[in-house]
Amino acid sequence: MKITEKDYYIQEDKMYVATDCVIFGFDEGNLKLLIFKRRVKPLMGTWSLIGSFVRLQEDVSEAAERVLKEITGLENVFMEELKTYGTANRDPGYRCISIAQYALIRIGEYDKELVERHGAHWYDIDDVPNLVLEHNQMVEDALARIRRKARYKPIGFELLPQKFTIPQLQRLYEAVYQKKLDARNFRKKVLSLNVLIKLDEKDKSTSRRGAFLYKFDKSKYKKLQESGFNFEIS
Amino acid sequence: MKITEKDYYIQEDKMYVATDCVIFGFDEGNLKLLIFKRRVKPLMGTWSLIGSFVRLQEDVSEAAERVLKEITGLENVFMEELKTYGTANRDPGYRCISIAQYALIRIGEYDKELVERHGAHWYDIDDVPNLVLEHNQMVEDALARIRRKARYKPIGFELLPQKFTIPQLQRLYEAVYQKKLDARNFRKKVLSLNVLIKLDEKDKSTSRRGAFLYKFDKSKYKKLQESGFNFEIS
DNA sequence: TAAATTAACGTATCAATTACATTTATTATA
DNA sequence: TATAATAAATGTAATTGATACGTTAATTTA
Repeated sequence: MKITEKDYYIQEDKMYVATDCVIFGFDEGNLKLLIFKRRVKPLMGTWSLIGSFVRLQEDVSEAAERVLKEITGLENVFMEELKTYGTANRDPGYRCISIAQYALIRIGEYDKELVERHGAHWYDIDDVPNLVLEHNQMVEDALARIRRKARYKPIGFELLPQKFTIPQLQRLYEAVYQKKLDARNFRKKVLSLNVLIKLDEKDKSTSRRGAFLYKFDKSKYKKLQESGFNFEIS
Repeated sequence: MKITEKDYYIQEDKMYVATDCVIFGFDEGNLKLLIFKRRVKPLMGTWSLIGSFVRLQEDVSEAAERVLKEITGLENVFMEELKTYGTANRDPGYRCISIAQYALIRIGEYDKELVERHGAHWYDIDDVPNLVLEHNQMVEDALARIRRKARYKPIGFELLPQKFTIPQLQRLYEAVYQKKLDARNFRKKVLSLNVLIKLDEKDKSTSRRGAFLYKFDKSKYKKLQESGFNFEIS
């Protein structure tokens, strides 16, 4: 028998463990967040990060992957633990801690039909409505995390399509850091990392001239990740 | 009535939440770890990080602070969440996730009598015995974390006594990074951060000449933390 | 007063970051 | 078919920060 959220019946003397996922996408120069309506009482129907209780027989990370797949159809996306929200009184009615995760997904690849069916929506990161419990704080914390992380890991690659242009990558970094970057220095820095492969194709959607598409070299990228490089940009 | 660990009786259909703390100290040039003997079944008596179940009515962070105080007598020490260890089968017999923390303490300040009474011991970080469950992994992960963190936060200050010398601080960084550093460049870099206050006292325990003691400027330090500086050392 | 010991200091070289302006490829339209 | 419009692509000089390296200074003990 498949267990669904509705099968949980809340006992006051139990500790519940949930996971909530801050799902980031990037589209048209803007960083976006996917949210849906809370499926459990109390506060059912309020805007909420995409989350679920962790079942007794599954790993915490599996719970996060399960719910991400359920809502977006996506598997094997970049997802990492953010931190635990564990104050005693955070969820009214029963004791529940939440282990927040954040995911970076390619916004072109999710299952639109599924997302719609679950009433989930993408919001510009600057227009996120009030969320249930401390979920807005989770979003803040996740943003701070990716800002820091972008300094030593090339986060861009999880959020962009497989083929992308350097100006596109720059706009992503500009969205993350909320500031304009110098195109010449940005290009120089990115290329100096030596993880991009220039393709013989151009993307002409944003200019007459067109910008060359790049993909990135997964094996070099992995090595770079392990060695912990420095990608500070001003 | 005070609840103790013994009062928990384990039910198979419950989710348990524990917290385990990787407690680092620094003494005589060596990074050290505090561990004790596990107090719950199964595997009671095995070497273990210092931890406890999280009680229904307390925050996760409070549980960590409670157990740290119980064993060392210390309060208000630097403690931060490491990450959650949440696989379904990690603890034999029942479902329990653990939210690991790490703490940096001044090794001169803990309550020796208390530590002894609880059968806790300091081990050199290179001589840590086999620990219960995946606790050795937690130690590895915590070490990796402080190594990374030391690049943008001056972790030294949590581990050294209030008054310390620059060579002492250097030995701490050498212990964390497991490599020799250049004394001139280290001093230059540390002083350039502008968070040290030179005192009119010397520590003569390690040389005839004696080294000047420093304390550090808490308000400048705080500002520095917020701005997220760069403290890479080669 | 000589010997021993660690602390303290400065500089020149190299590498990385920053600031900044022009030309190029292409398409649409006059 | 020539021209206008647009974003992409490129280079260099100046500045800043990181690295490598050897000598002198302060103090205690013998």
